[in-house]
Order: sequence, then structure tokens, then C-alpha cells
Amino acid sequence: MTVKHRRAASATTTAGFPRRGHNHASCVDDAVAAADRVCAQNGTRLTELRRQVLELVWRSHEPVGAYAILEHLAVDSGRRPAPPTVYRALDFLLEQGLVHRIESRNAFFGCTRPGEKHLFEILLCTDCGRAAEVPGDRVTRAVKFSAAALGFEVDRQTVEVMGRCRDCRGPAAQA
Amino acid sequence: MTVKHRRAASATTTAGFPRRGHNHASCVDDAVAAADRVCAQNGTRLTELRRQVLELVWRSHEPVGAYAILEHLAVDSGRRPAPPTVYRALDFLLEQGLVHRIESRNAFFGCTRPGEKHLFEILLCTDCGRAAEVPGDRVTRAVKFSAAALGFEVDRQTVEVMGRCRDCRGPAAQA
DNA sequence: GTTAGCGTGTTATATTGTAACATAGCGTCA
DNA sequence: TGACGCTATGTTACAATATAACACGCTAAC
Repeated sequence: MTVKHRRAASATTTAGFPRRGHNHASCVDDAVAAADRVCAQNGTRLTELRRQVLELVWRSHEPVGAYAILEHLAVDSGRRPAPPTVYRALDFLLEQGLVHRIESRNAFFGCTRPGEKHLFEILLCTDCGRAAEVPGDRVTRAVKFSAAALGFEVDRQTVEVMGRCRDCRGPAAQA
Repeated sequence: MTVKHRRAASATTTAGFPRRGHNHASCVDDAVAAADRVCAQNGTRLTELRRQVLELVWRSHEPVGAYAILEHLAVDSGRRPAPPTVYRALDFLLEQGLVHRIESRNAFFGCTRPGEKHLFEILLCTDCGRAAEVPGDRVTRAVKFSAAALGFEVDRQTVEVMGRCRDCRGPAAQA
């Protein structure tokens, strides 16, 4: 809650796929800390349930479905909430900009730049299943450009890129 | 089936949103003609059912859901096929590159460049509900660029842009 | 005319998402 | 303090989207 959180450098703020064997616990911790901060700024409440759901989204770097979260909640806490409970928590987290929705998978994953208004693209590795968020400035400009040519006013955009991450491509791509 | 179809200029090959009051029947006709050609080239069969589904996808320039297609089939032809029937036809049309899927809507709409291997973006007008396909070369380059920086190998991409089309923005945007 | 392969039909069910209403917690202010 | 209002969560029921698995029939090739 103190000011030192404002620029806490960490794995979660790193664009791209994290290295194998990275300290994932700190990804989660950072995400929760950032969420606390963002909610405080926005005057909203990161309740216990919402925090739990956020942690479950951050359980790995693979996008996670709403019903998978529901399962994990059941396992972790013994109670099994009904779907609306999970969807409402996810809606909240989406509104606060703490998670993103991946349309092509009907799944969610943790935002790596919480609290910053930002446009982004999602890279999805079809081998390992992980997702990574990368800044979308360049793509956004390209989108705006072609839209403008048609008199189309851009409100928001979804860019999801399927392919293989460096780790899955093997040593050849590690350069 | 004759060679004159190969370059039939038409509304369907126009990128962007068609003008209000355009001759939509020719959009549909062109789409079916192109489908015949593509299937002939690919050695696949545009069966009656598949043609019907394609026509229903082309019923308007708004993306259409699988169950809406199912409804229309029921109305148009008296019989009500089960969901797998429609999904199989849609899968076929997707494979042949005759329709696109809009992930953020769970809906489908007709490809305006059938038979050409192409990368594209989808513009979705949140006012009138219409979709338009536009060439995605610029966006594709931007996507490749940021992916390459992370050693990510792009296979395919989904770019969906929400906003307002020129018609819906009114005269100010008609310039 | 038999047969292999493809396309479609059919049944059942899985997966994802929401509407609508009930209950509970919690701060505020008369 | 206790009634009120607001937000969050619980609960029930259902809607919307999608697929698995197996049956049947057509047709093209031999």
C-alpha cells in the first residue's frame, strides 16, 4: 500500500513469455499487490473472493477458463460457488483492468500492466499453451490507419496471435 | 463455372462497409459463384446444404451465429437440422476460406476475398452491427515485428476492431 | 453391383454464459 | 441504535454455443 509499490520492478511487468523456472510466486504476489493499488486508486474493493479469483487467473501463464477457476475455488476453499459468482468477479477484474479476456479461447489471463491504460496484443503459444501480453502500439497505429481510410472510428481492438514461443521453438530460436 | 468468374468485379470484393442501399443480391450471387470456383479448384464439393449455409451467412453484412443460421434453415426449408449439421457446414466453409469466424462474437461472416490466401482484420460497427473485412498487411507486419522481438513465430492472427462505421458516424464523417 | 468414403441425420451431452431474485455485510445518518 | 441504502455474494434456473459418437444413405470408382 506504500508508495514503494509504484515502481516495483518484477516478472509481472515484463512483456513476453517468462523464462522457464522463473519465480512464479512473485508474479502472483506482484499481481495482487498491483491489484490492491489499482483498487485503492479507483475507490473499488478487492474483496477476498476477487483476490482469490485473481490469484487463480495468475496460477500459471496459461489462459484459464471461468469453469476452471470455479473448479479451483472448489478445491482450494472447499465451497463451490455457482457460475455467476465467478463471472462477476471476472467482470470486476476486467473492469479494473487487472485481467484480459482471450476471445478465441473463452479464457482469461492476468494483465501485466495493471492500472495503466494500454493497448496490447496477446501472443498464444500453441505448443505450451502459455499467453503473453505485449505492447500494441505499433499494431494499434496500423489498425487506426486502415480504419481511418474507411472513415471508421476505432473504439477498441482485440489482437490475438497464434504461434510458437521461443522456448518451444527450441535452441535454434534462442539467439 | 466459366472463366469469366475469375475477375468478376462486384460489391463482395470491395473492402470496407458497403453503401447503404447497395444491391445486396449481387453480394450473395458473387459469393456463391466464387465458392463454386474455389471448391472446384480445391476438389471439394459445395453441396446444397453448404451452399444454403453460405447464402445464409451472406444474408446481411452482420455476423451471424450458428443457431441463427439454424433458425433460418428451418424457416427457409421447412426442416430443422440439428446443430452438428450447421457446424459441419460452417467448418467446411471456414476450411475453404469462404467464411471467417468472429471470435469476439461467436459468429461468422462471409469472406470478401474467397480463394485468396490473405491476412485481414475485421471492423465491427457497434452501432449498426455490420462487419467489414479489410486487408491486414500493415497490421500483419506490425504483429510480425513485435513477435519477432520475442522470438515468437507467428502462425495466424485474429484482429477484431470495434468502433463506428462511416455511415453511423453521420455526415461529418462522410468526407 | 459392391464397396469405400464422404456427407448428412440423430441423439445426447459438454461447455460457456446470464437472468432474476434472495440474502448478507457494512457504512451512514437521523 | 436501528432503519436505510448500497454493494457483494449466494442460489436457482436456464440460455446460448459447441461437440462426441454413432447411424444412415448417396455416389463415384472399380
